[in-house]
Amino acid sequence: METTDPEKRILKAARTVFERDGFNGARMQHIADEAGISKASLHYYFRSKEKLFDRIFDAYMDKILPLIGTWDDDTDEWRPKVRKFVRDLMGVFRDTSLLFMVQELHRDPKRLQARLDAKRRGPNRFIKYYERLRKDGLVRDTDPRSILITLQSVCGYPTLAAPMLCGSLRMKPAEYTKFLMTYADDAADHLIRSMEK
Amino acid sequence: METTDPEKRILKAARTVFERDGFNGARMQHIADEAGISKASLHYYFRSKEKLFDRIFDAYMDKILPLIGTWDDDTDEWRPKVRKFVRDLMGVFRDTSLLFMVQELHRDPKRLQARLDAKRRGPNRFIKYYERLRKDGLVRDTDPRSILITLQSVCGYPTLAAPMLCGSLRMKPAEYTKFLMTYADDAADHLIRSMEK
DNA sequence: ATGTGGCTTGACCATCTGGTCAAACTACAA
DNA sequence: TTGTAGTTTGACCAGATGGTCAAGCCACAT
Repeated sequence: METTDPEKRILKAARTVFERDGFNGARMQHIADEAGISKASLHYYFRSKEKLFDRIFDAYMDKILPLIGTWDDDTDEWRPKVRKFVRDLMGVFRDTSLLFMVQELHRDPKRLQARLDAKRRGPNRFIKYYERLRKDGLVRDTDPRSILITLQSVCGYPTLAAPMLCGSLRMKPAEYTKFLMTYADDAADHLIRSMEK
Repeated sequence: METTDPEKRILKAARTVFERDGFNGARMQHIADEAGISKASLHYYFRSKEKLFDRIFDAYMDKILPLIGTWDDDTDEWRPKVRKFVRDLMGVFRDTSLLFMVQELHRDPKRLQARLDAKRRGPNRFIKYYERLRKDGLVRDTDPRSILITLQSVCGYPTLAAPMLCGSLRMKPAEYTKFLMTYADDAADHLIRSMEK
């Protein structure tokens, strides 16, 4: 089922290696091996490790950014929206390692700012959405910033700190991954409880 | 105010550099510079980068492990216990970067298992505690494993993903760090809400 | 057959990095 | 003063790593 297009094969291989080893731990030779080509060919397609990394990073952002649109879509009540957001966000984190993103943002926070400054202006969309709900008396009168942090925390941390949580719960990784399905529903309930009056 | 004891100076320098750059990104030369000694001297005290890292790792675990004792101490009602746990855990994460721990556990999950197998047997203490509360009819009848994950998530993620959350909240890092005080109280409230009947 | 342009690669390079070592320095005992 | 044990370091090494390049390969047009 492998693509013959070398560029796509390289990008897939790079994602695998970068997510597993992080930018500093990743080796161009390993990416080349994974893609089944020579290191020289790899440099023929992507001039440097940095450029290749940028491509992976950007693809990741393109997966996440559409999710913030959830809060602009007015066709649903807020509870299903929360459930959908949690499900979608955890889905992205299941497919793509959040760790390498957090690592890289720690290494160079400017990388994120460059993208945010271009795309997002004004207050965060969830904050705006929550304040609208609050004005309408639909949710509890509390600081939406704390809700936002909690929202991202309960979705992101479980995959980020999987090895630690496997330890705490005495689960094998496969068992843990399966349990996260159940957890996602519980987490959404938890958030809804935090927001309800 | 610097210690003259070289070993302590080295450990402090190593913590600074490892937390900032991660194991793969950290350079022995940088640690030596930070400690104000030569690289050769650094190797005189700690034979290898691995050994030095192990010392930092172990010191970190020694800070965290005592916290699980919270759930064995029966002098309080459960609500204050939760508040105390959140405050203490976030305090540790404020002083010591959680990121390098998560990174390293991802690189080599066996490192954690070695410590857990020795120290912890049987079910997690929080799980046991929650089940006792549930039997006594004091808390909601829900899966304690999800509560455990949520508990650790809302404490750990805010510092782990600080750059991302600074972006979402349009805050400067200093402002964000300050806000985490307020957040800690809110997070404890949310947890209590999700445990209450 | 011959040329052409894109693709591939083994060999190579400069640099970096963890780690070693012999020589030098220091404090203190004999 | 001399010896000794612990400490410090500049110089050095071997291996790894990102990146380059000239030469070769291959499909296809002429």
